[in-house]
Amino acid sequence: MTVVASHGALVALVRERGGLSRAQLLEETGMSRGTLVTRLDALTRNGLVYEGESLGATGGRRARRIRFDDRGRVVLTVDIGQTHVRVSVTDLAGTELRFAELRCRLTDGPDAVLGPALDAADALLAGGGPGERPAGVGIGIPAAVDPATGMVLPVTPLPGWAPGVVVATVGRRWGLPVVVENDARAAAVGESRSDDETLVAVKVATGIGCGIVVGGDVMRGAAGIAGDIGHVRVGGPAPEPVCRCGRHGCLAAYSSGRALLGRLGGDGYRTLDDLVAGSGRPRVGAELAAAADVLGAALATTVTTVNPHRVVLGGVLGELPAVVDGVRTRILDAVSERARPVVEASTLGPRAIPLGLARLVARTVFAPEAVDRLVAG
Amino acid sequence: MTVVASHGALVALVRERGGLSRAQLLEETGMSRGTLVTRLDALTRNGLVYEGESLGATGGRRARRIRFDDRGRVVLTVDIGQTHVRVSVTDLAGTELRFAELRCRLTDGPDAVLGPALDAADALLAGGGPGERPAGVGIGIPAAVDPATGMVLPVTPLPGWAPGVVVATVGRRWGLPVVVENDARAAAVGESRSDDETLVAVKVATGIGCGIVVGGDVMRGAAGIAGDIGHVRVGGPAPEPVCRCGRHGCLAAYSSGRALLGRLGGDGYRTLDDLVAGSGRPRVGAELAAAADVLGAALATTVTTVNPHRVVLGGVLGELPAVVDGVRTRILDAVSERARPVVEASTLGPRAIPLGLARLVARTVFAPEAVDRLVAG
DNA sequence: ATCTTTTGTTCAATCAGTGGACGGAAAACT
DNA sequence: AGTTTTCCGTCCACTGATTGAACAAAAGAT
Repeated sequence: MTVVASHGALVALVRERGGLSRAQLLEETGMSRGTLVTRLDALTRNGLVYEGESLGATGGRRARRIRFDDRGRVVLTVDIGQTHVRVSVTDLAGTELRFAELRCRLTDGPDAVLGPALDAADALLAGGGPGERPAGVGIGIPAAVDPATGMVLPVTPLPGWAPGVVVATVGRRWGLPVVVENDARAAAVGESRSDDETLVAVKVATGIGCGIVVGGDVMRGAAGIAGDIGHVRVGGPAPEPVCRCGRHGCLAAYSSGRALLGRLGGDGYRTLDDLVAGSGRPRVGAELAAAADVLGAALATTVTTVNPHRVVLGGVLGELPAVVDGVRTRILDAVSERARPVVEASTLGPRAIPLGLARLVARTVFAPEAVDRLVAG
Repeated sequence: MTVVASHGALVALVRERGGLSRAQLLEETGMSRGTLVTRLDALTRNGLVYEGESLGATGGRRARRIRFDDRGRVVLTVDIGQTHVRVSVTDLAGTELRFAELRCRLTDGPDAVLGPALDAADALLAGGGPGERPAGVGIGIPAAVDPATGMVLPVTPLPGWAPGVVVATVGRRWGLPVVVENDARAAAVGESRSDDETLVAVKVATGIGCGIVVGGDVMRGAAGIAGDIGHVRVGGPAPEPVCRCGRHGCLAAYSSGRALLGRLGGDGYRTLDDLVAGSGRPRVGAELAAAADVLGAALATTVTTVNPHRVVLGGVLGELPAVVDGVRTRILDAVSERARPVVEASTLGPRAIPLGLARLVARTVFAPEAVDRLVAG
């Protein structure tokens, strides 16, 4: 018998089980009929549950399913990258409904990025039918994010992005709940398949990002940079390359797309897409293999440390079979038998971030305490 | 205003704040006087709180402090090692009151180890005054432990230790709550100084153990072996040594006490104490420095992955200044500036395990839900 | 001796929830 | 078509926890 002490807990039960009849709810929670009716009434008035379809025949009157009311519920997600912003409207499960992309540079500051992005978001929201009810906004941003306040911390390479400016700007716009999260972590949440899964999600593109999910929650660490493995010094082949961060021998200096382009630039490879297109050539293939090997060696220690069920590789380069195979081989070789995770390419690609953001927003907005506040106030 | 919805929450408040007057509790919780009196009455009857000393003068009747009743409360801790068992009676804060140690081999099986250990524990408990009230038993064991059931999983090198045998045997003996935890993890909990601290605790003795604490909780991972870094293959100096686990190049094959003894055995070093005593000699010093360097390189990735506030080094070898300095140097060199942790030797030494076990027991026994059950039943 | 503050007690009122009982609704069964 | 079965909403008396407020006692300050 599940303990259901409040409206919020009842919503959680209905959400988890995907809808139960009133009779089943009575059975399951042990509460009295009157209480259940009162509560369902309050939840229905607040648009949180509704009476769905009839259930199968059992010899008498058919039971009707009580469902979590996700009809028309959408989440607005804003995926801020280094050179572009992707704005989506998704349903509560994170499936993209409508989509827009703009090009702009993160380094131009919050006004230059957020202004056009939020205008595009407004247009996207206006494109929805009249029954659409936005539940909240999720923002992914390549910077350290303070868990408590949702503020963007002043990170080294982000001048102009003052702490809290994102929440303030976005919160003012629609008056909706706002969740801000680091992009790699949002992607990791998106890749995770259950709250019991321990997951390491690595993105290899221009740079190297990584998010770790334990028990449904993202790891943050003392300074909010848990998982940022791009700048560990690794024992890669000599000579140690100089990294963009000013230090030597960083993982990113061996294995990031930027590093690969630096080494292959003489051969006319200018963009990551060039690398992907040329990944069959011996020269590029060899560099990719070397990059995967160094990355795998570093990830082996990460894997031993957090003992994940899965390691998911994303990003244009991370998803290449050659990279996935190289990383997998290295990890499985270096890690003790019992610690071996599944190592695989992301099947979500860029959809991982909006999916993760939608989950984070839904988790916040429909958390038991939030539901209790909504029903009470 | 703290939300205090139950007896358990009230106890938690009193515990956290270290004792408040009734007037302060009324102010703090907002509950009515009658309710507070009723609840304190029930808690006093159950021996959970008591009326302590008078507080400072404020011009009228002096307030009296309501304190969590830890008078006479003790925890029995059993620290099972490879070659010995340490049994302690501690107070709730984990300070050792009485102590006994026996020599026995873990590999001789549960009967040979637990029988004498529990007899010794009985003697220790009998040595306490009549007012002593044991709250629970904490067991530390060098094996993987299932978080949910507290059972010892069938680990490779522990024949005879069937799952659940520890909980069953100990539970039968005194009818007290039993908590079982991996020894390295118990030590990590003992070393942690606050629930907000993210901590990596490494023990270097015969083998290499490691526990990671995030937000007061121990990391477990998919197979329950998060932090077990002894058997990652690391890029140490060639040729790769063969490890006891049958693989090549494991961290333990480079940096464990067993590995060092293997390399220095020809020079007459037989025990870890011999190594400690000879750590000033050039030959031993060089081996220790090399071991620390390899360990530090591996820990650098661990540190970057979990981003801890502190790395604590324990164990007879881990606490040596030469090792601490070597590991610190390597970590600080390899890790990005913002990720740098404090790296220091354990000041608790072997007391970390009983301290951590006592905390785990106290946390379980005096958890709000447990208190509610106690008061209700 | 008087004032101030803390603490204990009592009591009516409130409120959420319980446990039935009853009856209507809707479908299955005969 | 009528009967049976199951589901669902409503009503109601009752319980138990909690509140709010008033009053009194306790204990030290002034």
